[in-house]
Amino acid sequence: MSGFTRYNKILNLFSEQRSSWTVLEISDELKTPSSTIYRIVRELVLAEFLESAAGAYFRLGPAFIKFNRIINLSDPLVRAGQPFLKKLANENPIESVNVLARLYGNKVMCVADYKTPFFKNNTSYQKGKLMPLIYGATSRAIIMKIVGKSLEDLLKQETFYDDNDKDTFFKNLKNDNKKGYCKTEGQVDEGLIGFAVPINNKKLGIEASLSSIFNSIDFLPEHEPIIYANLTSYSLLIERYINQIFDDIQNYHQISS
Amino acid sequence: MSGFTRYNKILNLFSEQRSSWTVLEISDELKTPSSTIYRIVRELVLAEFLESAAGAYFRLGPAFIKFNRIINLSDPLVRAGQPFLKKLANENPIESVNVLARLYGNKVMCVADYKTPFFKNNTSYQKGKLMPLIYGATSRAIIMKIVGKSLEDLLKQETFYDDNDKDTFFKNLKNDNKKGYCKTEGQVDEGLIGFAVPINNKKLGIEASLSSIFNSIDFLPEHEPIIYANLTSYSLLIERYINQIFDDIQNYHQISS
DNA sequence: ACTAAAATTATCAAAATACAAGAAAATATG
DNA sequence: CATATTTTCTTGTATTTTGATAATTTTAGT
Repeated sequence: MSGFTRYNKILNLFSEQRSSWTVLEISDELKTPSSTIYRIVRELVLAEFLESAAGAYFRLGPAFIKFNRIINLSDPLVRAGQPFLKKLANENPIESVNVLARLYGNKVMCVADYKTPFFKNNTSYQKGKLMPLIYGATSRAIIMKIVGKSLEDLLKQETFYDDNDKDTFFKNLKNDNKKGYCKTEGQVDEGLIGFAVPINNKKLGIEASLSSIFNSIDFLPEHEPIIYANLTSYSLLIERYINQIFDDIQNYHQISS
Repeated sequence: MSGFTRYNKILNLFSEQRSSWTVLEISDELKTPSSTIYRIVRELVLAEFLESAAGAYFRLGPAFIKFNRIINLSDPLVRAGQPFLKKLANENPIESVNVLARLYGNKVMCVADYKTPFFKNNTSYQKGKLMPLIYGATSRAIIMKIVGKSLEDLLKQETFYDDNDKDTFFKNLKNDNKKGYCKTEGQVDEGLIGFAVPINNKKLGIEASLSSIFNSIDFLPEHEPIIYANLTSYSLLIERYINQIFDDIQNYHQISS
């Protein structure tokens, strides 16, 4: 264990399921002497990446809240997309959850969302939660724009039931790409139906998607063209807005240097 | 520069004002050779604490969004307080912003907030933003429960105009502590008036406050007892709920070990 | 308040790794 | 395609990290 890894391994132990650890537990888990862990944890506490809780436990520290805010204010995708999510929601014919998601390693992560006030169910897509790469419209709309070796690398870790399953997956992906949007039902959450379109910006290295998720019960076939039209027009707006934000940042750097 | 400092110094360059940096800029700023910065940045990118943007720039990475979510789901203060903010807001006699804040080093940070739909102004208190320690009811309600050497250490970095200013500050603090709540007007934001009560849990090391912020124009003296009663009763509820959450976590650790 | 247990910090020599500086490679730009 | 820029690689040396143990501090139970 060396470099940043030694800190990252400890931080990554803290999860939704297990949000507090003692030094001894960390030491056991990472098979590293406790004297070493004490030292590293102390450093992380000093930097507010961890903080001590009751009973010798430690939990994630407020530094993450601070940096998360900076991202919300500055990430071009979040900045460009966030303001449109509510508008998109209001133009959808039925109650919806609207999500802006992006690649995160070989997972997909929601970075902004807006749920209409009376939407019944909970979706798995929540800001910051990692979602499967190959299931759900939200994820598929992202990867359908990735091709060649990049796609291969990305899917390397994924397991398909069999070759047939894999073939179907690629055929669907190609098909969706031709249509320009993606629709899946119940792949991630039972009883929900999702529509998604890709959002890309090669210059900024953005590989993302915009999606609307509905309760299957509410959904009627005649809604589909409206949903698709909304998603498409907003994704174009967002892509254009991303460029504008990028130009702003460029100008800022030129002026200040 | 050694240990976590070497990573933290780089991460802390990324701010609301300046959210993207090139390796060369970092190298200049920290007076460290670029080959070293390249190595460190590469490590941070690998861990998703940074990510590369267009034109050799880097920005904060999605790891912060992920960890921020885990905090929202697991931090006892956030978990205990979040659900009550909207209720508190609805029971206030006028439009309000309601804030849960805590100590963060020698600053104060908002960790959860709820603004009523028609509140006009923007407050400086936003989730994740660092606020001054000695101005504003939100901050003062936190420090008024801290005494002795802890308080001294905390205030070491603060500068007062003169000794008189300092004396007044301590006298007010003592006074507020006796009353049980804190009220300030225009100390942080012009035209806003804030009320705050402390939230503490010694066992969990929680030093926080609950506050309601109003537009000065809306506020009438007869509102004050209602506001105070609401804040007090909700702070007690939250303190009790924190203990319950703590017990839940305790039980979880006992069962799983 | 006292005591035992637990948690945390300090010490230090050996081992591992980060460093600086320039060269080389990869990538972007016009 | 040529050039400029960005990024990675290489190497001996200096610095940092490590981990076993000891010392200290904190916590919890009587």
